[in-house]
Amino acid sequence: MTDALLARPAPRKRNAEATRAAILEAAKSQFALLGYDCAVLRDIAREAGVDVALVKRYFGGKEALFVEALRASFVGDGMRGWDRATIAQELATTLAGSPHEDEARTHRFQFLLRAATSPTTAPLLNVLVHDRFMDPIRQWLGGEDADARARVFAATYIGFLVERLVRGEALHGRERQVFIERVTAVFAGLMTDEAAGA
Amino acid sequence: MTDALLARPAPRKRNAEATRAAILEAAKSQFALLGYDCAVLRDIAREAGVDVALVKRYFGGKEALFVEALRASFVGDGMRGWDRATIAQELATTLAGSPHEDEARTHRFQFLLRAATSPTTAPLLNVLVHDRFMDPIRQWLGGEDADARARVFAATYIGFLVERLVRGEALHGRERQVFIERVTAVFAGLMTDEAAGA
DNA sequence: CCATGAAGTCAATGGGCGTTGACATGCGCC
DNA sequence: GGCGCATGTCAACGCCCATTGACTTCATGG
Repeated sequence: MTDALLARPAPRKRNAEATRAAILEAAKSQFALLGYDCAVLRDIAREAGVDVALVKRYFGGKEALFVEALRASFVGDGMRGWDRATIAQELATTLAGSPHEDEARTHRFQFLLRAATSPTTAPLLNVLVHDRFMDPIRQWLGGEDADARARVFAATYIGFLVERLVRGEALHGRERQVFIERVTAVFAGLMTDEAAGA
Repeated sequence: MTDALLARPAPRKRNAEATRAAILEAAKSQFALLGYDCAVLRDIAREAGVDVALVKRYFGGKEALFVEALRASFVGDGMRGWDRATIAQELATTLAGSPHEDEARTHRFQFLLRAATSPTTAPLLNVLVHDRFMDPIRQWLGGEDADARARVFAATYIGFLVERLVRGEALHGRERQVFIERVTAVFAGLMTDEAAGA
């Protein structure tokens, strides 16, 4: 028989840093996709091309890994480049699409959403939500009563994320168009600090 | 020794209907609180005062029980009595409060939310979301492009529910006031079928 | 009063998953 | 070159949970 049958599946280079990073990356992905409870260490390890035991060596356990992945998912590249003039429509267009496009930007927020709605992980979030989510939004919005407006803005955004998650696919035709118009209007309205004409 | 020690914990009356109902009630409660993945049949059974095996007898399994609990959680008492003139502010005021007030109404939505954000159960939702949630909103909204507007309305509403859930407590003072103003404005804007001035 | 079946109980099974510790192996330092 | 630590691999263990089937007990109709 050929030694192909005997060959191990690539003996993996010895590189602690790279391994650790690979695990973390896979964890971010799986946790965002499945949430804490449904994500499985074995799958995370496989996605990272690593043995499960290494998760313990490098992170200590599932929960510790989750916390680290959570923190790492909220590096503050947040809304730095958001342009006031166009962002409302950009967001609206993105939200009209399918959850499978735009993985990069959505990923972090989906992570947050999953974490927030699982009873296991929700307690871990309160601090982080403020520091990495609410606060940036608040600062970006600026103006009067930024706290309250940030709450409304964030809530609205989360709502649209959930809607898109449930919808599962992109909108089309006139429905898409109207959806985008309306969502744009909502965001735009929340960006100004003038009291809305209720 | 007294025979209190020998007494079984109330031999349970034989009543199929009542048992079934008790299980269903406990299921609704647990699933809403914990979500599908974290809820445990043993706990549901205990809360219902019933043996686990009966869950299988009456419902077939965990997933089937979940589906039934889901359907039962969406009795259509929905937005029947909503008054166009005041509902926006009513909703906003409720949403500014704590999730612990208004348990009755919140419960169903929490169930929906948990179900929507768990990858296990999300697929089961699409139909139901349309029939019991989107459709009523769509009909209630009426007017042009009701589909798209219903999506936006529903998404927004869900977003505020999540925000309130994460927040955990009522808002106070000026923040509360501004929050209510803004949310009212958002809802009011979504109720009209004139294209918003974006 | 007994046979029959429904309602309820109990113990066991099997699979999945996080965790663990023992073992192998490559890398750098003396 | 060879020792020793760091890195990686492997094979369990133990727990939790849904599911299952066999057993017990109650109620009803003949």
